[in-house]
Amino acid sequence: MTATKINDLPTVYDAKATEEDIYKFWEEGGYFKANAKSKKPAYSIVIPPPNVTGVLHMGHALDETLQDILIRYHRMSGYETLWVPGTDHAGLATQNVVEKNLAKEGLSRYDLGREKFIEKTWEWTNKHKGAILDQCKRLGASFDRSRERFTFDKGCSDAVKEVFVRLYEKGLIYKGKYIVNWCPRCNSAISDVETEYATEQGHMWEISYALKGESGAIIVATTRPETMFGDVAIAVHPSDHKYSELIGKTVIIPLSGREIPIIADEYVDKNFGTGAVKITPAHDPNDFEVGKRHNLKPIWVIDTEGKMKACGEVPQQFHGLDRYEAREKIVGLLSYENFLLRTREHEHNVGKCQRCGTTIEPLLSEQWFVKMEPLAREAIKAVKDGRIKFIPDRWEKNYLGWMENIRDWCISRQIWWGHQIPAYYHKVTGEMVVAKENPDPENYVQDTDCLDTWFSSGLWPFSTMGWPDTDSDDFKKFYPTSTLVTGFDIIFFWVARMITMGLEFTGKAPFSTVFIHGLIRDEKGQKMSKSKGNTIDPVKIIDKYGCDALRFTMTSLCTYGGQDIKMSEERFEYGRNFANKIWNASRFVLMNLDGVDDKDIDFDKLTIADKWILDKLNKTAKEVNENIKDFRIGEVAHILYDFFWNSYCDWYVEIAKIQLQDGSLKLNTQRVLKYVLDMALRMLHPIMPHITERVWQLIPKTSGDAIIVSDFPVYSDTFDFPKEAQEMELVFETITSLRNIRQSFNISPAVKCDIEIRAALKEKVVFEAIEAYIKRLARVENISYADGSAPVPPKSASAVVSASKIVIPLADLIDLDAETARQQKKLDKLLSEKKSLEGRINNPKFVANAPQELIQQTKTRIAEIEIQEKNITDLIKSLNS
RNA sequence: GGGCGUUUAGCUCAGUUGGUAGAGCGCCUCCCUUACAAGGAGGAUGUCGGGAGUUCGAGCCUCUCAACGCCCACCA
Repeated sequence: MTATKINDLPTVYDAKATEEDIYKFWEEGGYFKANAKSKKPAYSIVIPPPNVTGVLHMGHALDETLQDILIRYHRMSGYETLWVPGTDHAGLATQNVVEKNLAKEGLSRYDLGREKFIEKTWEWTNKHKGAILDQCKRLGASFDRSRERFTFDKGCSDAVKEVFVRLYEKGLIYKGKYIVNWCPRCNSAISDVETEYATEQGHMWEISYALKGESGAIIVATTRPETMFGDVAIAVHPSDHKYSELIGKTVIIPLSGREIPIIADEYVDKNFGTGAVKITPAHDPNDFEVGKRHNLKPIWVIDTEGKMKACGEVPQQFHGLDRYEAREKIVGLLSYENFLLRTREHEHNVGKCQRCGTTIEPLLSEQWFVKMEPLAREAIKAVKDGRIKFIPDRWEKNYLGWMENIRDWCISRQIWWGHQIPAYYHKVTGEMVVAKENPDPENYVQDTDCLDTWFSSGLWPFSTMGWPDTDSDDFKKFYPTSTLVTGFDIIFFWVARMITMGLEFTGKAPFSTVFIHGLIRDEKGQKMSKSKGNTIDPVKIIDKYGCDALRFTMTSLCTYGGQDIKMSEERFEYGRNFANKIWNASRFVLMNLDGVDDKDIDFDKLTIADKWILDKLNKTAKEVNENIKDFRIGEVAHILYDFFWNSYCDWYVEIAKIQLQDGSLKLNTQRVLKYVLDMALRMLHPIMPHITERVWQLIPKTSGDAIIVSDFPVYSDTFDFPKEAQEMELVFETITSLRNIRQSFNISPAVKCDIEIRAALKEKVVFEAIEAYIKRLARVENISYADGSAPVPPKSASAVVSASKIVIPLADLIDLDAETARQQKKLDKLLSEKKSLEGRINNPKFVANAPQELIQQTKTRIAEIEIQEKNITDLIKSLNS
């Protein structure tokens, strides 16, 4: 970094002018590169690969920031860290984008043909692949770009084929005809988790099916009359007395004339609708099951585009009509011909395609599935036995609930962009071979379907590490990964699949912790989406407020419970103001470091204020480490904000101004100022990387070449000064009281006044020790003391002001009795806790049965209490002496 | 139908084993005190959703009611 004159630094932190240079400095310095041969313990994260079609949004910004914080923290804490970046080929999403572009030229993918289309899509992909990761650089992401991966690159493709073939050979992948969720717009099957349900106001039509050969009819309630031509039976409940005589009889489908039986099946709810259900196995999952039980052959009446089929069962006038248009016409005709008995308003849930919102058509078709139950067993165990931990743990229940009721995963998609299914069919015999490569391209053709995008992302933690080559350096060093950071919205899509696949193919859980954070919402709590126009562009925020401001604000809003975050632009002022505070406090310290050396702090020369700030810093380091390890990242932000602003800036720096003027204290004060700044910056670095690096480079005589690889501060008992820390709190209380009194008497801050403290003379000594601080920080010229035997008036208004002299009863400055009482109470509480802990530890039953860890904890706590006990006792003594 | 979450200061929200309620913003008063007005000093503000219980003591634990939100299931 270039040397900079401290006095030339701007008084307002200029994020824009800083961040790019700093990022370049890290990148060129190779600080992000992981070394697989390192002897240090490994800490690794794989990025949830954003879609190549994606544009960076607030959700990414949060997710990437949290990962970067963990990576940077561990990098500074002695780990060999690897953060793998990459993108997802996003099958359908990408295909849709490219198709849209083609449509502008008046072309469809069918005009190009499969091969050309894929070529085009690769072209598009290669052009856009880096974009979103480049945007992540603006976030300060310290990922190892040399290891960037793509879910459709050679390595991932090889892994996909390997996994598919192995699962097939194990009987865990099968092909079959089942009802799937079909999106008529995407023209593809989608999986259960890709189907979202929305409540819609619809109708329930009651239709009369006439009995064959006798008078009478059975009345059936349906929401989907257009499927009636696919009916293969009418079902009633076996114990339904209304219909018991009709079971086994035949009815005639209105408008079509086809004959179908009345059957009995437990599936029917006697109390819903009319108690009689039409059975359409080709277009309803429940009906499909009923049909199977009764050996009824399904009849397709709606095609893959959602149009009525031109088949014998469907009356000609409906052929080719869209399903909704057909519904309307059929209802009209039923009504006209008196088959329609009743129409009711009916609210029901309708499945929608997660990607395009089109209403799903349940369709019987031939698809590939993964048999999940055997895979889920281990995935459940891994979470139950603690190999994988969810943070917050309530997501564990959510995950287990889903896993325990797992259904087979439909993995085939009728699209072109994606991993083509490695199954090959003999051109003549149709014989199928599942293999990594085509056994004989002359005679075999590959299955035309592609795999669900999540199939390849499910392998991400190990496909990025070189698997199936389990001997690769990265795999050996960095797999399994450490933490997975993501939003709860993709637990089923992605997290669950990674866990099952990871366990099945590597025998290990792909990560030990799943850190789930909330979703970013707009200020009204609504989901951000482009169509609603309520998005906030993180890049714009970075331009305006700075990356560190964005990161700090977001981080501070993360709660341990992982609540969703309501976001509005003004909130980033919080982080920006803090960055500015860091900048200016640093500037002040740097400007006052002339003549400082690289020696350690001289403990013999520490003032009470020095000891207080060092004690506070030390405690802060302890809390920060604990909270990061517990994933209480928001708490870390708050602790650091409070320490830096309220302790370091508001009190210590102000006190240092006094000490710097004292020749005998100057050098050591400089050392303390420098040391505390240095350590504070290090602790802030994971959250606010740029500004901390920038300032750190300006600190004279620091060892090490960059804060990014400096050691993260840890607690050390050599910096414990509990007595001084307590006493200093009295100083603050005194000064605050004085300021309060001054203001209540309208004494201008410009006026320095004298004060006379009336108190018992024995307390004089307490104040004499801190006179310098009081004089400066409460703007006092002289302090004198008078005996407290003078009448003690009531609080606050009791100070007497005359000729800029304030006479104040001590009780107004600081209530020593109350302080004593407070400390006594604290002490009592500690003692009672100690008593109960000792009772526990002295109980032989407890010692025999409790886990070793708990016993150790109890002992440690008792020791802790004893130390505090001593401190408080000392303090009470000094208060009363 | 099942599960989860939320309800605390005007607003947005923290509050880790129960021990005298906190932050940021906003508001009021004063201040350009030579790091910072994106700042400094001082101040006001809450029967912690309602009710009941356990406890010496409950924002926190138990029960119950209410409102809002989310997830899963999917009765045609």
